[in-house]
Amino acid sequence: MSRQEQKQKTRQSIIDAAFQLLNENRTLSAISLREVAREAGIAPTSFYRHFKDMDELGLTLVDEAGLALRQLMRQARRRIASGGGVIDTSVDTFMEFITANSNVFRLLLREHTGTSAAYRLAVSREIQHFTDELSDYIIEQLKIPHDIAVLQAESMVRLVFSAGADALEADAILKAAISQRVKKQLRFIQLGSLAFWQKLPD
Amino acid sequence: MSRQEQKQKTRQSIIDAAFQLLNENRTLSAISLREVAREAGIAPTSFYRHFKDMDELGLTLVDEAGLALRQLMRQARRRIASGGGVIDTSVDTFMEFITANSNVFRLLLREHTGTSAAYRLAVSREIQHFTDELSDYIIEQLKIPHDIAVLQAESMVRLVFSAGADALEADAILKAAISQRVKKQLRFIQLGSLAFWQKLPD
DNA sequence: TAAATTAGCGTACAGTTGTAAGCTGAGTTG
DNA sequence: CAACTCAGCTTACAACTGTACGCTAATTTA
Repeated sequence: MSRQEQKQKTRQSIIDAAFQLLNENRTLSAISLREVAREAGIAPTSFYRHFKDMDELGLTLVDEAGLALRQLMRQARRRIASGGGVIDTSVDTFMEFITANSNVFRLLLREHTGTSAAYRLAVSREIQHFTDELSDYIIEQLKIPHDIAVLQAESMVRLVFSAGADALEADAILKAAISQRVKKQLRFIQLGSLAFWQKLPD
Repeated sequence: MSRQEQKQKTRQSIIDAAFQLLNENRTLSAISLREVAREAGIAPTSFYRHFKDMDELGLTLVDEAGLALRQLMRQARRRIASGGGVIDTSVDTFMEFITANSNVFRLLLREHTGTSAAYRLAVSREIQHFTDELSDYIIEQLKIPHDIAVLQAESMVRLVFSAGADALEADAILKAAISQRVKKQLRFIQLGSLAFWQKLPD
């Protein structure tokens, strides 16, 4: 195995170790360099060959999580294009995501309100992407004026993320109930923004 | 000063110290017993005369925060009763609250998605109170059926808390913008649930 | 007033932390 | 093949952690 390959592999095992530790009830700021090293099977000081800091590792994890989110969006769009209601499909896709990648979503959720301003900003940026894409979609599909669409998209994303937080630790049955509830709530918003627009035509 | 009075006073200064430390960017789980003791001006071991644990202190703080939230609700109701739009008044009151008691709201926000299941549950319970009271109000004032009112209330609270998170670190100008935005979004929901109900009359 | 209670303190200890310093051995390069 | 690079290791240290133990002094109780 080449030197670079080996290094890349170790780096990945550090990242995996960190996600593993996040799986139990921990924050990024609450896991220590030594723990990560232990979990990754390397000496504590070897950590520095890959990351300057725990902070640098943390930002890497947030980036990876953001990547996963964007893949999620792409998947949702694909599914919608091939038939199915927008709201139903989006919520189902989202719920599947947080079930299959619970530690990724947990990371985003925790660090969104977490201790480090840098992490908070990074997560906010990822969520903003999400909102932007949704509002583009709404403008295009529903022909709703830009400013209203933006408000609609933002509130929808907020609701879905908030519901996702509740769903994160729930079993399948509770998750289904949460899905159903949030779908209805999203319809309120859709109906409402439509009514708002029609009452005040531009 | 009586012994009990003195003890109560020290206990309060421990609580104050903890809130003080939360003011900087810390989680409950990230502040140490010794730090709290230092900030409170007592010896580390004296802490145990008042709390079994840092966990016990943490739950106390969450309880205090919940108390403050309930006072907030009462204040909002009073203001609404004495005239003013429900949505405008509620949002304004909420924003004033998180401005004046930013560390209290920060605590709730962080521990809601935080590390400790006990804290998460405690915060969720407080938010549930909030939602329940709002849905009672909606049922009573707007004559909307119970199940729809519950969904409406839940989504409104979620939106307001989520907007509050963004407002927490914002300056006055940004805060005003966030307020205005969330007010419009709440109107979407109100209009939408009304439309939903009228489309499907019971 | 004598005895009992107890809030707060000082000392102590074992465990964990981040990271500095320097070594080794294997892959890379000329 | 010889020189170089560098991922990972071991050792070391000072800082900090939670908490056990026992003392003191002041209030409370009998």
